[in-house]
Amino acid sequence: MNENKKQAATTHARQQLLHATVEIARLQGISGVTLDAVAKQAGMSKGGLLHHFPSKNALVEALVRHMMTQFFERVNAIYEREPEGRGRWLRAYVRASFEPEPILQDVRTVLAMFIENPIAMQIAQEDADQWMVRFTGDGISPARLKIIQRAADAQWVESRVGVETSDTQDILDELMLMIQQEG
Amino acid sequence: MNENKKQAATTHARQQLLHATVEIARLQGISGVTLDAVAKQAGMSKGGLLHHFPSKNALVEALVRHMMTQFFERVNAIYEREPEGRGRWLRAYVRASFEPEPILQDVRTVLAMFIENPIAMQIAQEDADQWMVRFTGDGISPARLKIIQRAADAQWVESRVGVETSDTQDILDELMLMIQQEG
DNA sequence: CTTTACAAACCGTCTGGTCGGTATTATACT
DNA sequence: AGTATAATACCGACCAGACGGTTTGTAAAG
Repeated sequence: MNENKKQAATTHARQQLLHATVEIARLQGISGVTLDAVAKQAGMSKGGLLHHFPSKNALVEALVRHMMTQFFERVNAIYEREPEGRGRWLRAYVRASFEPEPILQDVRTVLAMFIENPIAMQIAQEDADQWMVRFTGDGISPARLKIIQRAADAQWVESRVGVETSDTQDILDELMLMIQQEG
Repeated sequence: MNENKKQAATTHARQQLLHATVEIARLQGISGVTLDAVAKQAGMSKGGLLHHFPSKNALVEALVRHMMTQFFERVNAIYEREPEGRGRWLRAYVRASFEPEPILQDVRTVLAMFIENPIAMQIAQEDADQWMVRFTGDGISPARLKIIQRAADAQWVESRVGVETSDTQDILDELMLMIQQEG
C-alpha cells in the first residue's frame, strides 16, 4: 500500500499552488493575491485550488509555513559549515539573512506581503532617508548605525504587534552602550 | 482676511478622521478599516469623508504622514534633553522607539496595520520562539542576541521590500564582530 | 462504483467610489 | 443693510466590480 503520496503539503499540485502564490505576490503585490489569480497562475481553476486548500487562509498559512521551513533549512545548511564556538547558530542565522540566495527571495516576498503598501512604503523610504541625513555626522560608523537603528525599529514594531519582549530595558541599555563605544 | 483656517491637513474634521482611522485599526485591525467604518467612527457619513479625502489611498497616505510627523516630534523633544556628544540624534531615536508613550502607541498601531495578519503573526511568533531556544546557550547575552537578530531580520525584510541598502557587507561584518566580542 | 482531482457557473456580500441633493456660511453687488 | 451668488461641508442612496466560497458536474483511476 502506497500511502505517503498525498501527505498534506507534499503533492505536486500543492507545491505548484504555493509557488504560484509567491509569483503573484511578487508580480502584483498582496492585493493581487486572490484565489482566481493564484489558480490561474498555477494553470488551474479556482475550484481546483479550493480542492487542495479549503480556504484562502489555509493557503496563506501553508505558504508561511513552507517559507519558514525553507529558511530554516538554509540556516541549517550554513550552520553545518560554520566553525564551532561562540554564537554558531546566530552566525548561521545572520549569514542566511544576508544571503541573496533565490530560495530566500521567495521567503522575503512572502514576508513583504504583510508589509507592502506602495504609498506607505514610499513614504517610509523618504522618512528613513531623512533620518540617515540626521544621523550622519553623528560620529558613528554607518554599519553600526544601521544595526542600531534597525534594532530600534524592530522593537518599535514588535511591541505593538504583540510579540512579547522580555528584556526591554537590557536591550535599551545595550544599544546605548553601542552608541557610546567606538565603532 | 482670515485665510489660514483650512490649510489642507489641519482642519478639525480631518484630524478627527485621522484619529478615527487609528481607532478602527486598533479595534478591528486593518481589514476593518473601510471608508464606512472610519466615517462612522468619526461621526460622519462616507460622503463627508470622501469630501475631505478624495480616496482611501489619500486617507492612508495622510495618516502615515501624520504618524511619522508625530514620531519625529517626539524624537525632537527627547533630542533637546539629550546631552550633547556622540550619537545624540541616534540616542534620541532609540529612546523614542523604546518609549511606551501613548503618542507612539498610535504610530505603532498604524505600522502594525501593514503587518497584521493573525495567522501569519502567530506562526511568526512560534518561529521566533524556536529560534530563541536554539540561540540560547550560545554564550551571548540575551540583549545583544536580540539586537543582532533584529538587525538581521530587518536586513531580510528591507532587501525584499525595496529599501535600498548600501553597506550590506559592512553591516554583516559588524554583526559578526558583535557575535565574536564579549557581550 | 467509489474516490480523487479538477472545472465552471453561480451567489451573496462587501467595498470603494459616484452622484445628486441640502444646509450653512462667506462673498459680491446694489 | 439686504439680497443674490457661490463656495464649503456634508448626507445617503446607489452602483459596479471584486472576491471568497458553494455547488454541481465530470473524467479518470483504482
